[in-house]
Amino acid sequence: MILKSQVEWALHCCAILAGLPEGRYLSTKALAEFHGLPKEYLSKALQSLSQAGLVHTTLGPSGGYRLARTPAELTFLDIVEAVEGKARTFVCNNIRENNPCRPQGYCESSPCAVSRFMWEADEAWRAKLRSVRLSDLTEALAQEIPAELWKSSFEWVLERAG
Amino acid sequence: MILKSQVEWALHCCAILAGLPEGRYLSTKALAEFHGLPKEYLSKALQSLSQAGLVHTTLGPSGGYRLARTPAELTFLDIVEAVEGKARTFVCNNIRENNPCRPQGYCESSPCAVSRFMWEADEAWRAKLRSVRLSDLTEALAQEIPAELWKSSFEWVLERAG
DNA sequence: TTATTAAGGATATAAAATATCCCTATTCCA
DNA sequence: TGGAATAGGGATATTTTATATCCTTAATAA
Ligand code: SF4
Ligand code: SF4
Repeated sequence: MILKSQVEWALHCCAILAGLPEGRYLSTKALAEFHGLPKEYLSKALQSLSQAGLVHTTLGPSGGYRLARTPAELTFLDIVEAVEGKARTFVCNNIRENNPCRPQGYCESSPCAVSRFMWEADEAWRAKLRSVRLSDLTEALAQEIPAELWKSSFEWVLERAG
Repeated sequence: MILKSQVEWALHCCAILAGLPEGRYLSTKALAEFHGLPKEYLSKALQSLSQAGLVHTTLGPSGGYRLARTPAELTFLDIVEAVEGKARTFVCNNIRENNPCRPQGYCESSPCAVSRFMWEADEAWRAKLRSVRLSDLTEALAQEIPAELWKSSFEWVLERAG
């Protein structure tokens, strides 16, 4: 069970978009080039963000993406779920209904304890992701990335932002 | 990102094995029949449990599996990791090294903030799984499964246990 | 001796992730 | 006003993973 790489891409792209000045947009092309990613496929991840309402888009030259909310109002969970989906990571195949001792016509009313415990763990994962804001990420990155690289990256992006 | 169905199978099988009297073994065949699962493939999941040291096995007629520890000493995490592996669910592809502004020869020392936050969430998931013991599961199942079905299932298993 | 079992290697099939291609409508700009 | 650049989305191809089956071997109980 491994998250799609699009999750990482989306998080990095949002981190970049978080540094974009008000009202400006950054294209798929620029984001793909900056991260060294396949443009067409990254585009699918960005479309997921768009469909989830996390980013705004415009068309035409100088078009692209910008965040739909402030970085403090965007959580990791928003981004992860936009790309990976909201489905729980444990799916119940209801194998208990194959129990040969099960009475005819007997119908289980609710998910069994196995799924409940697994879903609690799933929820713990989501709760943690929900507690991390995009602004937390950008603050942490600003701390750990060398000031010069941080600055030149910002300039690189601004040159290409529409 | 969805857990393999073998995870559910392994949890249900362990729940059954937890009810087995001391010193007795239950075969793949019986476990597969009880849960309505493909015997050969379920066997792979049970082999994973065996390799992880969670169950003991014996060969020959009346051979099969029994728990290697008491249900109170076995956690959900033990079982999930035995089947699904211990690898983290977020893998870092180090795309930051594609940053065009990155100085030549510059080498990132440690994983960036993105992976750290994602790994914290992963750890929250594991911590929750670690906190649930197999005995918690059997207690919950004993509560929610009708007494009669619980009893007949136990008898069904005992008839086939070596 | 014979039947039965776990273990594990080899292989086949189905599903999901990854990736590319192409067409459309929109928008900017020369 | 026309051409270039953009997001969106459908179709398709490739690669990887999950699912499933088959077969051989060694151990064991009866
Ligand atoms: S997890 Fe529970 S509800 Fe889901 S299949 Fe297993 S027994 Fe049924
Ligand atoms: S998550 Fe961090 S360490 Fe991993 S690739 Fe992205 S930037 Fe690099």
